[in-house]
Amino acid sequence: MLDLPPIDIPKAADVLADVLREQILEGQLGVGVSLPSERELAQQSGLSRATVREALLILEVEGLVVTRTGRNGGAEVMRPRTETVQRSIHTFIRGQGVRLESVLQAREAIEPQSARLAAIHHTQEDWDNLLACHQRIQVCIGDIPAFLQANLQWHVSLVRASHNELLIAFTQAISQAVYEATDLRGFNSPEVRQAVVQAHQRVMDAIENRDADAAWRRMGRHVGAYVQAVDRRAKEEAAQRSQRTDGHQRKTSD
Amino acid sequence: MLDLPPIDIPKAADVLADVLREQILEGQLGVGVSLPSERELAQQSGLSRATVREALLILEVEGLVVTRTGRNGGAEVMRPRTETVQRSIHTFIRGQGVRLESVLQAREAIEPQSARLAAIHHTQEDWDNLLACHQRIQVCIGDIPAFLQANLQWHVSLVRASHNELLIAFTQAISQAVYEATDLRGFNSPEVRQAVVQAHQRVMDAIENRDADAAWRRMGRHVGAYVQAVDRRAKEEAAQRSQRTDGHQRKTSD
DNA sequence: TAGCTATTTCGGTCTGACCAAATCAATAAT
DNA sequence: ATTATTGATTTGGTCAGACCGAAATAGCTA
Repeated sequence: MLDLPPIDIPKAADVLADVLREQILEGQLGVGVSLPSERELAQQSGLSRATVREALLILEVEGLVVTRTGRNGGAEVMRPRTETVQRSIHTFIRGQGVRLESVLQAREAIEPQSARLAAIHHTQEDWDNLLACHQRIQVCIGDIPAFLQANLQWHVSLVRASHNELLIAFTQAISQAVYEATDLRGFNSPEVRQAVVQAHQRVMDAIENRDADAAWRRMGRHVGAYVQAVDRRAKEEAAQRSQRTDGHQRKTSD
Repeated sequence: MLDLPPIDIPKAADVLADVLREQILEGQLGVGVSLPSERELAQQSGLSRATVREALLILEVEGLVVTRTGRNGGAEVMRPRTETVQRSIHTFIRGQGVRLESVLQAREAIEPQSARLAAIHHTQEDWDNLLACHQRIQVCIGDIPAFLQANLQWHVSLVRASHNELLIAFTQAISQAVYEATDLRGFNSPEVRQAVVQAHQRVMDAIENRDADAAWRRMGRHVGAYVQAVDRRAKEEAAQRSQRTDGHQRKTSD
C-alpha cells in the first residue's frame, strides 16, 4: 500500500504572488515599473481576474507594490519601506502580548549600537535634526505628554543618524511600543525629566566629537537606567499590591 | 470658491480589515476563535463576499488568522508568529538592498544582549539544544556549507535561550540574511572554523556559569571579529578590483 | 459496532457585469 | 493660439451568482 505524505496544494493566488515577488526582489522589475493591468495579467496567466487581484493584494500588504486607480493606474513596484517592518513588529508586540520588559531589553541592545554608528556616520543634517529634538524636549519639559513625544523623536532622530536601515526600522517600532506602554507617573518628578535631558546631552557631546565608544557607553547607561527605573516601579507596585505598604519611598532617578 | 483638501476614500475591504484586526488585537476575539463564514460576514456587514475575502486575506498575510477549507473551516484567530516578522524583515533586506555591513551591525547590537539574557534565563532544555548545535558544528567542521548551516542554528539556539521574542525574531531574520550573503571563501581555512568553535565554547562557558557580563563580552568579541573579517575581505577584493595585484596575500583569521 | 457513502458546509475559483476614478483627446470658448 | 469643457477610454473597486473541491457530519449498510 502506498503511503503518501500529505501533499499541500498551494493556492493559485499564492503561486502567482510568489512569482511576482521573486521577480521584484530579484530586480527584474525595477522600482517604479508598472505591472500589466489586472485584466491583462489574468489573460497572460490563464487565471481569473479575482485570483490575480488576490495575488496583487498580497504584494500590496507586503509593501512591494502600490496600486492606483484610474487610467494608467495599476500596480506599481515599490521598495519595501521601514513602515512595513514597523507595522509587522508592532502587530507582533500587541498580538503576542510582549511585555514592556522584553521591549526594553531589545532597545537596550539596539540603541547603544545606533549611537555608536551615529557618532561615526552622522551628517550635518542629522546633527541639526537631533539638536532640534533636544531643544524641543527642553521646551516641553513641563508638559509630560509632549515631553515624552519629543523624547521619542529624539531617540528616532539619533538612530536615523546611524544610517542603518535595519536599526532604524527596529527602533521606530520599539520606541512606539515603549511610548504607548510608558506609565506617565514614572516621569512625574521634574528631576527625572531633567536627568533625561542631561543624559541626552552627554550622548550628544560624544556624537558631536565623533567619539564612538563614548556615545555607545553613554547611550548604554541611559537606556539601562530607564530599564532599571521601570523595574523599580514594577517592584513598587507589586509591593503595593501585596498590601505591605512599608511606607518608605525610593527615589527614581534618570 | 471652495478649496477642499484631498479626501481619501478608504477601500471597503481595508475598513473591514481594520475593524477585525482591532478586535483581534484588543483581545475581544481570542486565539483559536473561529470567525463567521465569509457568506455570513458578507451578510452581516452588507458587503459582498469578494470584499469580505479581501479583508480576511489582509489579516492572513499579517499573520493574524489562518483559514482552513472544508466544513467548519474558515478564518481562525491566531497569534502573530515570529515567522511573520521574519518574513517582513527578510523582504525589507532584499528589497531595500540592505548591505551585509548593515546587517552585521544589527547583529552586533542584538546578539551580545541575547547572550547576556541567555546566561540569566536559559533552562536545561535551552542548554541541551545549544550543546547539540555546538556538537553538530564540530562534526560538520570539514563540510563548509553544513558548517555554516549548523553555525546559524547555534546562533538561533542561543538567542532562543534569551526567552525574548523580539530578539528571537530579529535574530532569525538577520541570521538568515547573513547566511545567504556569506562568502564561503571566508571560511576556507580550517583555522578560521576552529576559531569559531572556540569562541562559541567561551560564550557557552559563560552561559553555563550564568555569568551574564562574560557572556555579553565574549559574544560581542565573537560577532565583532566576524564583522572585522568581512571588512577585511571586502577591502581585499576592492584592492583586487583596482588591478593593483601587489602580490602579497593577507591571511584571514577570526 | 464498524465501515462506508451521501449530504452539508465551508473556502477557492471563475465569469461577467457595473461603478468610480484618473487620464486623454477632441471640441468649444476666449 | 490658448484655455476651458466635455466626453470617451482605461483601470481598479465592488458586486452577484455560479460551480468545484475539501472536510466534517449524518445516515445507511454489513
